Amino acid sequence: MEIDWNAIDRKWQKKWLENNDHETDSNNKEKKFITVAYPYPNSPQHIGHGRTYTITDVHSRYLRMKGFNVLFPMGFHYTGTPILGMSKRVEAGDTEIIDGLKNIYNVPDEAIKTFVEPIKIANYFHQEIKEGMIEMGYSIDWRREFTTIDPAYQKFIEWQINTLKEKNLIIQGSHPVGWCPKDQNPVSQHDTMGDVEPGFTEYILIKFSFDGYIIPTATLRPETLFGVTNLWVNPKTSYKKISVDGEKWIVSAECARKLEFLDRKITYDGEISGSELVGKEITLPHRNEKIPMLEASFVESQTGTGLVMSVPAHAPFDYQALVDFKKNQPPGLELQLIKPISIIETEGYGEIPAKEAVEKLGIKDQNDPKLEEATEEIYGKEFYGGILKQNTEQFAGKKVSEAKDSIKEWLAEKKYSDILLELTNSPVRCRCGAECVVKILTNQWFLNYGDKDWKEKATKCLDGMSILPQHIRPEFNYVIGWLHERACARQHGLGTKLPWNKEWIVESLSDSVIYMAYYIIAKFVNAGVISAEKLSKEFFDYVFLGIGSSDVSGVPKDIVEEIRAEFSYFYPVDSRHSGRDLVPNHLTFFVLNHVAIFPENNWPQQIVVNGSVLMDGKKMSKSMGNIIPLREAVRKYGADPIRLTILISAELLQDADFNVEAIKGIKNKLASMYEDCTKTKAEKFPELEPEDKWIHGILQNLVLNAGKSMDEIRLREALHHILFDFDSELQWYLKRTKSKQRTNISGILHKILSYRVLMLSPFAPHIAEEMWEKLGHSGLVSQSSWPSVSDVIDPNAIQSEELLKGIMDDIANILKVTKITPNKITIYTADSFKLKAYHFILEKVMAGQTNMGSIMKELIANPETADIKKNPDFVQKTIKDILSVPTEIRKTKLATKEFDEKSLISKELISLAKSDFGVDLQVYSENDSGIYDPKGKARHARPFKPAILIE
RNA sequence: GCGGGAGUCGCCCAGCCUGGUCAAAGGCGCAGGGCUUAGGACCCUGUCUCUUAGGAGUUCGUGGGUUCAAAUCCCACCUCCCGCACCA
Repeated sequence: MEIDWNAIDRKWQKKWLENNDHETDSNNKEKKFITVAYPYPNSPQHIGHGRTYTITDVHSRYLRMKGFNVLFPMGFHYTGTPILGMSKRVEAGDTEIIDGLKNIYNVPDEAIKTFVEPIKIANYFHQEIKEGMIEMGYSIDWRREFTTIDPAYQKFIEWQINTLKEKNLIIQGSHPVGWCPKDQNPVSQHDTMGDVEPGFTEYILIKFSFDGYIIPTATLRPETLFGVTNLWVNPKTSYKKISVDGEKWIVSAECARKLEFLDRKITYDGEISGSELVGKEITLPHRNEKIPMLEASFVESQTGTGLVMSVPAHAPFDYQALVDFKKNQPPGLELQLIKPISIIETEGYGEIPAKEAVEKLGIKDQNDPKLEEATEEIYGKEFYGGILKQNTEQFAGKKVSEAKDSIKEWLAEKKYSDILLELTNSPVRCRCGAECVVKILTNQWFLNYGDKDWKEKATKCLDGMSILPQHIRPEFNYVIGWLHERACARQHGLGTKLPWNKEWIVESLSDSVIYMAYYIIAKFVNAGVISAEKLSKEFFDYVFLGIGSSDVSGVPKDIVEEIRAEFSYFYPVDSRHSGRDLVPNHLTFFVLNHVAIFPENNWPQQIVVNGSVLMDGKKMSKSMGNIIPLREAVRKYGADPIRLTILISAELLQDADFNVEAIKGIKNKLASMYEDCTKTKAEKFPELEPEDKWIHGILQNLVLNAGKSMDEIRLREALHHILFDFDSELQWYLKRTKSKQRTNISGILHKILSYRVLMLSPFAPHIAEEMWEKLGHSGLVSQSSWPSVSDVIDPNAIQSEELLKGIMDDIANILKVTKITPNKITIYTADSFKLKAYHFILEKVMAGQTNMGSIMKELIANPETADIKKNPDFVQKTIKDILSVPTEIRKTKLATKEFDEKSLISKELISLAKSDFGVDLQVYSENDSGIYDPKGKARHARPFKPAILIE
């Protein structure tokens, strides 16, 4: 059947709109406040974004059907720098970005022209995204929409940030960042050429003294100071004499420049060439001992300070340089006597690990690239497995991994060392072309996420929350653990200014943490009830925290009370949805900021995290050209098929795979269900036959299982229940009724179908409405109740059908193996003493007793079942039978002692056998007189496993 | 390195917490049949190996262990994925 998906989408979206179906105000019903991370409008939404929002929508729709008053609002996050960067690139005529906008996102030329203004980009994609959300059928209350640069929102953020500052959770300090010296701006991944993240490490500078100067050398292994034998100098480098905060240093020119950005006061006093330094002696910082400076070509002026401290026993570079050096020296000279000093004992290595590594890898000279590998090996092994030797003074006997920090502290305390921050992946170039550096930003504002009390409170909140899926929970705990000060303001981009320092703008991950509360305000602002300038500290304090009174200047008291009431009704947030990439930042900040600002009764209740979407098994990316904008997909396939395809391919946290085949499958499934709806009429129920009772039981189970899955947002599983799991059961039912030539089941089928449509409706809201209408129901399915389980499931009905199915399977099996064409089938049911034995064994098994020998003994001891000894195989097989049956069914079997197999089979199985195998079937109990049993099969009969003879 | 997660019958992916419903669901693919002018869609049957009586054998990353019983619990190992910050 051809279905015009787009027409159906529009039809029902219009109906919902006419009914104001998704507008939610406070009322006397129980509420659920469902939120999802709002989008950043720098591109249209693609299928991947669609997943998070679709899950949230399904969640909201489900809860509505469960009878809750559900609020599902949406806002738009304009704050941030990427839009600014985009705008700059468009202005510069960057073809890469312009082509992308045109070809992937189909943005018209006229619109692109306006993109030189950042706000135009945000506005354009804002509308684009919103349209897409409407077209996807999201049940959003649009009256509460806002952007983060609305004046009223900015008032809200000012209040938030002021409140945090009052609580001393915002502090000032310095912080290293990747920095473009030309733009005078921090750089992050999307500001650099090739999108590289500027990474940096902290080197320890060990300060050696020389002739009134300090010669610092950079190292990542301060503990090796005890094994220093000399310094390495590159004779070809011209070094600078500089003064650093009053101290006189000798370093390379590159190093001097790096120091300038690290908030050090530098003046240049002169130069000294490397060759001049070679051969001179310097003094160790920690004891009065002199070592020489020697020449080495591997020393690079751009790395560290341009001078290297040599630890030949433990650093392969140093070891090899020493070997090279000695080759060029006349024998017998004093310098030939320099010997590596071993200071670390490591299992698997001897006195001089560096030597072993160098020799193992066959390294030829100090310019051999394999030295990197050797260094990595030794560093790793010594760090994790090494123990410091006696010659390391107070640190002797400690593990390297443990001693390192205390050595660092000791060096700093004694002023033997300093710090140098350096890019690890240099050169990093800014998009403007300039080479980036590490800069220490001073006077930076931080949220003090390192605060112990704050962490404790957040952990408490988290412990009380539902986190779905559960196994992501440890990740939240981990993040709270390692979080420390986090910059909360930057100098560029759209956003709200810091109230106390207007040069700074509140950073985008800090102005998006408690905005769910603002949805309450937004409705009143949008309706013109209250305006931005009236939103004072007193107002927010009262509305959100209940502090002060409703006497707020400029706002009528009853309005303030109304807003406060609505806030009190909807808060706390019942569920927050987002993609998993926001776990280590937004979602955790969301918890932290809530516990900082709101009282415990308004702490969030739940977080639901989902994975991303792949296209044909591959990651979506611009370069692959496999990004499908959501709206394009909706036009092509319809909203519901997309919603289902995204949801059905993976459980919450897994990556979902989106592909055309999958959509096709879903479309077909929905189409055939739709067709059924057009054909099935509501009729009166007949008197219920066994299979009717059975299918009702199955339906109850379906509702139960689907509901359980929905409650845990296991949407994939729920969809499977609703769409597929029921099919094989329904098939059996149809087979049964058909073989009995029944014509009175339409009413039952109609009920089943109605239930399935109800449960489908949160997932595929449009087609479900259409199906609902076709089934002849009045009203909207989206406003109906989720089906409830009321009927008691008849255990006898379940058992009967299981038995019939089992026999049919057995017959089919025998026919398959023997390949005979049946003429006549005879069934033999077990004798009553076997049933008694069966129940005895069942009880034993249920009590955990499965030992064959003791069961046997007890059976023989009982005269009622003593006959069992003629047939010892029976016990063995029966135990197996029982174990291969679900615990649920075991219980029902235990509950129903009387079960007349023979009459059931003769009533119900004959017609089935006739229609399936085309033969007549006769039934005997194994002890019947006049039994027809030419092959002696009857004695093999077991309860629920009758013997079969096929001729 | 730290932290989190995963390895299942051609593919995707359930099951594992709470051992026996497990030769292991479902979807896709493939094979046969039905329907159809044909194709598509849809429906049925089959899809580890062996088997002329409903059975048996070998499987759930690898190797051990616990148990009457292990995909499921314990230990060790191998492989893969993700996050580690000033960025939405």
